[in-house]
Amino acid sequence: MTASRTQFDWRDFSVPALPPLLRAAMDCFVEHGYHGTAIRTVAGRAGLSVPGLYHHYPSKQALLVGIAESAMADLHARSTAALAEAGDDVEDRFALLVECLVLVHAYRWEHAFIAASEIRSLDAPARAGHIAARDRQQKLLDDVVAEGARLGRFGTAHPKDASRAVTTMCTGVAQWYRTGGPLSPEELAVRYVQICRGAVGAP
Amino acid sequence: MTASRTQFDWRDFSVPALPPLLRAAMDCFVEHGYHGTAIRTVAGRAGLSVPGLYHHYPSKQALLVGIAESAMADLHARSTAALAEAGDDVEDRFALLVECLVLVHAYRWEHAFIAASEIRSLDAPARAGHIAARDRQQKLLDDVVAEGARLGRFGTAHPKDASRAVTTMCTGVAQWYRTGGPLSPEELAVRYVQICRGAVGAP
Amino acid sequence: MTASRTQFDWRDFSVPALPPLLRAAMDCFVEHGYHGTAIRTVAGRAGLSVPGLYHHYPSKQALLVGIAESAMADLHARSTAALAEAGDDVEDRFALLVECLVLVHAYRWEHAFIAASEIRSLDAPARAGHIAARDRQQKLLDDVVAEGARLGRFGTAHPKDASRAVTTMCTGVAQWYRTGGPLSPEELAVRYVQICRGAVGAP
Amino acid sequence: MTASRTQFDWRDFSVPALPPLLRAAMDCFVEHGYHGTAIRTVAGRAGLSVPGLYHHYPSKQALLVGIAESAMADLHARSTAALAEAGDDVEDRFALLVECLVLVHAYRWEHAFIAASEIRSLDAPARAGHIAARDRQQKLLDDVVAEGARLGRFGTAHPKDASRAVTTMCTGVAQWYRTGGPLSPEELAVRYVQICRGAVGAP
DNA sequence: TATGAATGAGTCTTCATTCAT
DNA sequence: TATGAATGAAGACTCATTCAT
Repeated sequence: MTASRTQFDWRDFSVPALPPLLRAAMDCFVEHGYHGTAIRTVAGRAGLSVPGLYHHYPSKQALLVGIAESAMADLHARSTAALAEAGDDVEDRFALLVECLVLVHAYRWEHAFIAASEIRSLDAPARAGHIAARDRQQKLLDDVVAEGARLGRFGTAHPKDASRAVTTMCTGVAQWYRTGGPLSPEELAVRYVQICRGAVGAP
Repeated sequence: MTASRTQFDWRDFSVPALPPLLRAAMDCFVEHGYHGTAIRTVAGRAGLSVPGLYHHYPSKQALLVGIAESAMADLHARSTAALAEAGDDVEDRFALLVECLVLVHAYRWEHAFIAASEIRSLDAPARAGHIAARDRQQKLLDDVVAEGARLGRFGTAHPKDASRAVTTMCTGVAQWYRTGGPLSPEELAVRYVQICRGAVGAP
Repeated sequence: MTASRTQFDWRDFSVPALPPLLRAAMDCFVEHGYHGTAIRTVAGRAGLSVPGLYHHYPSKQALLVGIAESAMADLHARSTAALAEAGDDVEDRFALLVECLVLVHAYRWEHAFIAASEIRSLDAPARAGHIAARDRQQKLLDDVVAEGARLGRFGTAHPKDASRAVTTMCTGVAQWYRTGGPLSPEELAVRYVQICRGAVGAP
Repeated sequence: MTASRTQFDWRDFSVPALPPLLRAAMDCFVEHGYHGTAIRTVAGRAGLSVPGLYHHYPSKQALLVGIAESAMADLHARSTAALAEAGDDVEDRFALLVECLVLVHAYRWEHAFIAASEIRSLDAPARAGHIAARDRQQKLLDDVVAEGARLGRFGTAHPKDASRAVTTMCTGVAQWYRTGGPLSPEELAVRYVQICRGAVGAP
């Protein structure tokens, strides 16, 4: 299993994140929102007829659920892989987790945008699952910051707040970063590690 | 006129931010999104019939524009008032501006939520105006951080990135903070000033 | 009474045909049709508020009825005046009636346009009255042409058809004639008398 | 190709002029006018649901345009076929063209009624096309009458006016002629040829 | 699988009309 | 009289979804 774990590179975004149909749906949702998107538009963008689309997904809601779950699963898988690579040192764990968050939100900003703005459009059970996944994700960073504070490596007096601030800072990347700007996602990640270390009071 | 200027307290959120009809519309938009909200629902929540609503606002879009413009105007007015109170010291200016951002996004989180998630639902001219207002707002913080870096008061090597990180951190408050939690907006602001100072490398 | 009769000049179109409010309504109806016109538009064009309009006329339908009745009454009054002036000679009667029809439909083309295209928008009783008035009007010409045929002055073998053809020819003027063209209504009337004489087989 | 040309009989009105949906729309427009007709009514009369109708025509306007264009195209095709049959003699050309006009406006009076009363309801581009078609149609008769006058076969001093009078006379048939009356369209056409010959001063 | 055709429910918006002031 | 505000009913049109072929 070490093998299979090693083969998953959390810094690699060359693989397509979504099957074409979900990709088409995501693009539409990003552009016009879930309720502002007609299923006909999604079908057209994916090169399918409307009943052809329904052959693959049973409802419009299912498309949104598919996107949201995939986004959270990918983020979580990369985050745990980053932590695994980091080993035990708390500063390393913090740095690689921030790096991972920035990379994901720069490379996959559409996923994050949907996850942030269309949770309300998920029906009740899917929304519950999504929130659980989000909390689980938040806990990864909370634990690192809390340990850093406990060990005296991070100077922050309020590790929980600092952790949340770091999270919103990194997820916020999805709101403004677009590929083609002056900085690559990797360069941006380097700078954000620095900034986030400051936010938690790392030396 | 100095008098009237003095009377505007940027820390005071006791005045209602919106007329009742826009308030009703904003609540609906927050809950279901712009496209997910029926004008009938807005009218009902405002205690009006549908044509009664149209007597006051000519379209659903006008409601959204009204909310977005009011949100940006209020934020900008408070921000400039905070800077005016801060005087010339760059650390004071930074601190008060962050305090202002946090207070606004904690007290008026719905406005910020709409402004962040429904820009795409604004029609072209309104969207252009909104983006201009957002850039103008961002520049207030950019200038402060840039000056702090130039003076050597902030240690950050990348003031522009740090400034943007601080902004997203503060606007991100609107995504998770809700009144009734353990911290008051004012207490949260104190902690965020600390965190943000760290992010820009203030001592 | 001869006096009052003499004072009414059926060739005089300098007097306004309608009070301002009906005039405004007629302009709207001509432009967009009865159902295509909003009462608010009529009120605005007449310089009144909506309830102000309702103070003068109890309904939109009443405006249409007012226009239609006025149009038919004016046409009939002018037609009988023309016949009275013509005296007993059947060719004179024919000529002056055609002249009258052309003048009315050239000067008051809007009235005729409404009368022709919006009868269907009249409610049942008003429509019945309108049709009666139209038949009464048609009979004026029918009688003249029939007499001319009986006397052998008009060569037509089918006086009823010829009469109807002459009527539609003259009322058709309202569909294409507009003031400001190369011919004055009076000049046009001269030519139409010639043409219509040919149609009924006058020498 | 001569064959296919011969096979088009401009005197034959047994073929349905419009597909069922346009037919239903035309009936409604004739009865209540364009703005007075609800799309629901059209759909109901055609035996369709409202979205079913929209599956075939993209808008209410498209129905009107379809009717108007079909009417003008049919009239023009029949008119040119009539002229082709008439050959070179100007009196024959006049007679057959008048016959054609009367037949069309007696058999297809609804089309003509719509074309005359709802031009204003066409949107700008469709209206322009309609007016161009109408002018082209008018020119067919203008040319015949002008040539007759030039050759001295028609005595009229004002061929243009006479031509227009003849046109309105024939199109006017659509306003009053209804099948089931005492005269068949063909009988009426015979009489109108006579009347119209008189109008242009033919012997 | 894929699609043209269909639909019940719902969208935003406008209408003629009324009434308190 | 005049008006700002209000409304029930209806307008054109679109939606997510289904089904026969």
